[in-house]
Amino acid sequence: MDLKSRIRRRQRNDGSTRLVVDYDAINPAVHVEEPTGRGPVLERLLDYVEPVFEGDLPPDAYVFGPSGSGKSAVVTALFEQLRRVLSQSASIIHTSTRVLTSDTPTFVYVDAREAASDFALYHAILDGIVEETVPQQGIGLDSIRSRLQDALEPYDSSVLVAVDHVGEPETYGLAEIAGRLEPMADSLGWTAIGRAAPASIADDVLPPERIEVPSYERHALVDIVTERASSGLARRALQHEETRQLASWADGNAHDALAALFAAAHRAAGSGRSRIHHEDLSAGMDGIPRPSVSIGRVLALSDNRKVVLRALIDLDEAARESVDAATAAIAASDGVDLSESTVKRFLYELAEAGITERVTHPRSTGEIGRPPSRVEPRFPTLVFRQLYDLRSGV
DNA sequence: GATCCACGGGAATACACGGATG
DNA sequence: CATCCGTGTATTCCCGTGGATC
Repeated sequence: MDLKSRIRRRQRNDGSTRLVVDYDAINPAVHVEEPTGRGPVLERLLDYVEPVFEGDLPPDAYVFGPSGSGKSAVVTALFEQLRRVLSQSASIIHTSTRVLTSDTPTFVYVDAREAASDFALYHAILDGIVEETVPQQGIGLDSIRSRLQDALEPYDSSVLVAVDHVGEPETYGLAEIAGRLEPMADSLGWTAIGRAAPASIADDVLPPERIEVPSYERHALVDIVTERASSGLARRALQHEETRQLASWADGNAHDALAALFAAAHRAAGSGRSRIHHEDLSAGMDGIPRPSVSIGRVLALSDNRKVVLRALIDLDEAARESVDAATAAIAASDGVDLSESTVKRFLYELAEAGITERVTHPRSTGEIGRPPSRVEPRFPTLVFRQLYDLRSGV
């Protein structure tokens, strides 16, 4: 455990034996500075970025691997470190009109979930390059694009952009990213990160370099869970046997493992226990749909969509029996200030994106018209509820 | 005044089914 | 028997409006 976590643990521990010391430490959407068990992948990525140490850009690349395999963990850690290490060798002043010469590229990490329009994408990149703040509204797409181009103009300085979570239902795919970044400048290179295997992607949009991030081995997952539990939970909160069981259940998916751990810990804490019992773990695992939409995707949704989801998961069975009923109940909930038609549109959109699922009712004889459908969450609801409530201070 | 984008609302379309039609 | 039609819902699609920001 690093010093920061130790201090945090002491700081938050007010003397009582709190089971959950730091929710962030067991939050599947939060990544640690030093990823566990991804040595070979890190080496592979370092080989790939090697040219930057000579001041050149590597070729564009596509990093891919299944859900929960640590793609985001490893790329965020790598870009963060590169940015930190390489920027101190040349203290440069970036402005949109002038970039003082530097030997090494600038590194920018962009989450496609937060860059879902052309404007937002260019904005995110520009914001990562220049010192000054970039307006988010009031200026047109053309003007933000040309400002970015200006910033990239001096070809002696270059930028490597990581675009994470490419190809999700609500984010740009590889082709769209390529189409938008390719024409910008020679001094801009990109590394896209996504789930889809290259075989399922058209050849002409695949960048020259492909890097695979395979699923975690079971023992690696055990290490990850152990480490996260040790920095986020009270001592000996999770037995080794339970850890093994969890890792084995998660089947290589670190997101699911941590989500279940989170849910189990929260349940145990709610019952006033000082450690996670077997039944807590079982309940935690049962609460994670498989496959599960990652909690990060849910948390990245717009505020009002989260408001709707937050209300949705508190509805009783009856109210979720149809989109109509759910709409009415949600629109009438405390804290929801949206019209019924907007709530309904959101419910359909969320289902379309796979965040919830619509299950059409079995036909009941005598009923007239098209049968309604039940609304079921496909994400870790307990984790969402807790993180949402923590952040909104409920 | 310009711009982006979330809301809201309504029109168009899809689906399910029983009954009529060819 | 296969198809079409009418009725009633469910779902999708689309676009104008307005808040917030520059």
